[in-house]
Amino acid sequence: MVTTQAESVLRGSPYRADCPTRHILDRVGDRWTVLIVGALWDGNARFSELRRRIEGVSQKMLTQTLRGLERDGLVHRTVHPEVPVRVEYTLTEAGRTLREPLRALQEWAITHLGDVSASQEDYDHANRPLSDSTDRDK
Amino acid sequence: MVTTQAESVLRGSPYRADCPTRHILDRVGDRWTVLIVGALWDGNARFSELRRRIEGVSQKMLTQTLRGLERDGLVHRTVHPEVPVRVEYTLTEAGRTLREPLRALQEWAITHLGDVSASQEDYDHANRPLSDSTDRDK
DNA sequence: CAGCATCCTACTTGATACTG
DNA sequence: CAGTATCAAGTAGGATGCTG
Repeated sequence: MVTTQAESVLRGSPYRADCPTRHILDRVGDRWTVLIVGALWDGNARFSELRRRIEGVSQKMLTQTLRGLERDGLVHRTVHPEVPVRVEYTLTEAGRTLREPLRALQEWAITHLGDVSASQEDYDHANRPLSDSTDRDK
Repeated sequence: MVTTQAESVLRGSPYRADCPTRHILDRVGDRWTVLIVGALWDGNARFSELRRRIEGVSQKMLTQTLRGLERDGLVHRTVHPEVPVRVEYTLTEAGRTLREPLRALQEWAITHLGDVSASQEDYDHANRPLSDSTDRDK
């Protein structure tokens, strides 16, 4: 704990277990975070709207992730006290700045999807799983 | 399973549960992946070297993540059959292209760390956890 | 509608022991 | 040194039922 935190924050510090950037990466790395930011890309959306847009997200995870994003100041939550409650979510200023790096990442993913899949097949083919000695293709 | 995969790969598809970009995001979002790529930033490293650089990673997780990265074609593994075996890891061409988006992300994290922490404190202060009515600061 | 609380499973991770 | 194998434990996440 004698490490120079101030300096360590600026460079390769995430290797230190206590580095706070890890928390950020955890949040960003979260599957739903990325998708939610994407779903709020161009404007606001209500809860049920997000739920519909993001296929496969459970109500629990959506709520949970949104709360986390709100806590981190990346998403703003507005409650309209109407008869059936209406809640709208928007990206905050900070949240909008996150779109860029995430977009870059997604773009990378799309670009390299093919290569990765191909590599995986090669790998799986080379390192035969647990099949018996007969060389049958799966 | 009647969805048009080909098309869905090209745009906002990650919202579809079956979209393969999710797998990529899972990999990228992985805590250790980011750190390993960072550790291999400028050159190669041996197993034990990585283990030392990346504080907090268990031998199992390191192996596992490296295997995953190798399978995805992002990291290359070279075994030197010397007396005490020596294994070196390097980023592949594809792996190197990943550095940029990851660097952007890390930069974002560093830049916004303060804001996020501040926001978290505000949030936690506003939404008092489960303390009793007395307003004692924890 | 939007969300909270509870239960319960399944995957992830760590610790430990052993090997080429 | 660089792993593999195994087991125990923690946690994320889904399903369900209830509420302002």
